[in-house]
Amino acid sequence: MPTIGDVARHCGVSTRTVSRVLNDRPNVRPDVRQRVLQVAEQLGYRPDPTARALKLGHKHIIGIVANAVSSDTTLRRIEVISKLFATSGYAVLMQFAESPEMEEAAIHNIAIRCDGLVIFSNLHSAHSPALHWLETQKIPFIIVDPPVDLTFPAIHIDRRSGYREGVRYLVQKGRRELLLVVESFRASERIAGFMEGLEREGLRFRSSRILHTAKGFQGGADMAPAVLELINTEHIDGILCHNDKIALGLLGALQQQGVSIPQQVAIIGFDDDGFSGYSNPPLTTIAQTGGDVGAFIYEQLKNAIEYGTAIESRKFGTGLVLRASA
Amino acid sequence: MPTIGDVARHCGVSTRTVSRVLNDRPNVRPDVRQRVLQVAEQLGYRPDPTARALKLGHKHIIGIVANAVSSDTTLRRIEVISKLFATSGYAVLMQFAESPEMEEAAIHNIAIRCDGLVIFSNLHSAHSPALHWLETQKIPFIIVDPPVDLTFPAIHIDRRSGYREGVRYLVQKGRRELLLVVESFRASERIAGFMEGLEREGLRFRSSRILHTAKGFQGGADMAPAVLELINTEHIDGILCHNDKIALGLLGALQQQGVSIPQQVAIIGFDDDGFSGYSNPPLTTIAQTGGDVGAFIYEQLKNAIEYGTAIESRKFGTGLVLRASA
DNA sequence: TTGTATGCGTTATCAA
DNA sequence: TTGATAACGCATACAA
Repeated sequence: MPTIGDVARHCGVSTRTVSRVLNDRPNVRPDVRQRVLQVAEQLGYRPDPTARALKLGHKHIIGIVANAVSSDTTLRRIEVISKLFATSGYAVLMQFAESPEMEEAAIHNIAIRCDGLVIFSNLHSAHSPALHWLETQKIPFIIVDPPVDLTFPAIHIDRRSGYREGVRYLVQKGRRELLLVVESFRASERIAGFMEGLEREGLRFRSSRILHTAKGFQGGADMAPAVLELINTEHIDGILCHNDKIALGLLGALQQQGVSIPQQVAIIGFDDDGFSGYSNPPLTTIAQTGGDVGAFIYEQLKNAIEYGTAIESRKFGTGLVLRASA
Repeated sequence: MPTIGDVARHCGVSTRTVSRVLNDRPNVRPDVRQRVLQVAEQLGYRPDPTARALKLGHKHIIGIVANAVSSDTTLRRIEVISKLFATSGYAVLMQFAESPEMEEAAIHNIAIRCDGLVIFSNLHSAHSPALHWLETQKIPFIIVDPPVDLTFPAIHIDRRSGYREGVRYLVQKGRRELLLVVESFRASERIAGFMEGLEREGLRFRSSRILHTAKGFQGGADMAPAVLELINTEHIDGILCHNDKIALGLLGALQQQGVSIPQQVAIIGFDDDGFSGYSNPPLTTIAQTGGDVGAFIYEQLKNAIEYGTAIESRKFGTGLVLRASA
């Protein structure tokens, strides 16, 4: 790898002059500028970003810390953020963390190598040492969809209103015996929305109407026997699921048991996964609304880094995507 | 951010001594070591990776360049690779490229900031300037699933044998009128496998038996009318699809037209997406076999970086995952 | 056992 | 218009 010194030597000028040319500074004779450019090109010279970063203090790198098994949504958001920042010359430095401890470590590890970070946090109590440290270091950061409410700059997804609306829609459709099927993690907002919805519709809540399931398609499928039991005993006619994977797993398993969807039981998912519009029947689902999360992050973080503006939190809404399953 | 000099000053020792302590070097009095450690801790000192990299010449960063709209598979592989490298203290620097030109630029941009590269390339003619440059710079790199055969170190997925086997399976099941539905990009291997399969089974190939479709679920769904036409005129009874998304889209649309799957027509996808086991009917599909691609990349690249070993290419196989759709 | 001084590849101050 | 030189934060050859 040739250095700026090599270019200078080949040109018979000083490194200072080469630096001026390469950074488009004035006060260089046109012919010299020309020659430097040509030699640099011919030598295949590329300024060393490491040395630049050391000198300049900024690295043109965005850090991303993401949690254990990332959802498709998270992965997609990372892709979007990465592409957006690429348009401004930033690369993205990424680390996945399998546990809260690793997440704290990853934040430190990534933070010192970048100008600002995006944190897809899974488990954080309201007070996190690493996050606090970031703040004292004045390193701009934003947290995406944290499971708990934080005072740090964050993006929140208002699941509660989505589930509330889901209940309302089902009731509107004449369903009265509603069931909520949730995973253990990130269930509280869903439950709150479910209960709020019930209350607003004047329906009584019973604890038997919340079922806890394992993750993913199989988690949903495994729930079928218990759900079937409730269909028979309590005449369940509407189900809200933790997400579309749970919903699809449950949907298929229920159908195999002879339950007709949506005639006998209506099913609603969450996330609007790619497959959801193409299942049989297509899945009615609750989806994030209010614009692109990635674009918001890009704007906020970029401005914070380049102009020192404060990062503002934002709550994104959710709403029903109507299809055939409910 | 405190520097090594700050720590030294606070301890009343030289930076050299601090450096020795921090890098676990011998020849430091235990009490001094103790004190340095304590002061460093208390000051919240963290060695600057940028300065370290500049001095040491290696950055402990793996670069990843990925193509335009990345598939779920690609995103997952990135996640796996990232986690694996994290266990060895490497972070991952990522850039997505929307076009071949951007890909070439991204390779340069990322390469100078990392110790080794993983390239999820979409479009590369057998000769790429950027790849060639990497080789002359002796920067270790590996290409994942390139659309064309390359002489560079690469991971290949043997789709051809998968589609060949798919044909064989369908014929075994008594199907004789086979159809291949492919996207325009990355179709050639699939077509080759399809034709090889036909030939081996002694079936005649007709060009009308290859349909070109748009991407994704909707691309598959949009194909239904054309497929239906062929079912009526040529009595198609088995379909191989470009991937599971195409398959699911087509499956649903066909069912809506009254076609029964698999009784009337068998359908096979590719990729074994998460949803494939839970569609109605569950999708028979062709999946990558032969171990984890991410783990292989990790081993090869890590050894290349740390021990200078040569990266070897590898071809991963594909095989049928039998479910109900065929 | 400890410290001084140098250099990694840049950028930028100051003097010429 | 140009160039010698310092500095960014760290690791290390060499000296003490």
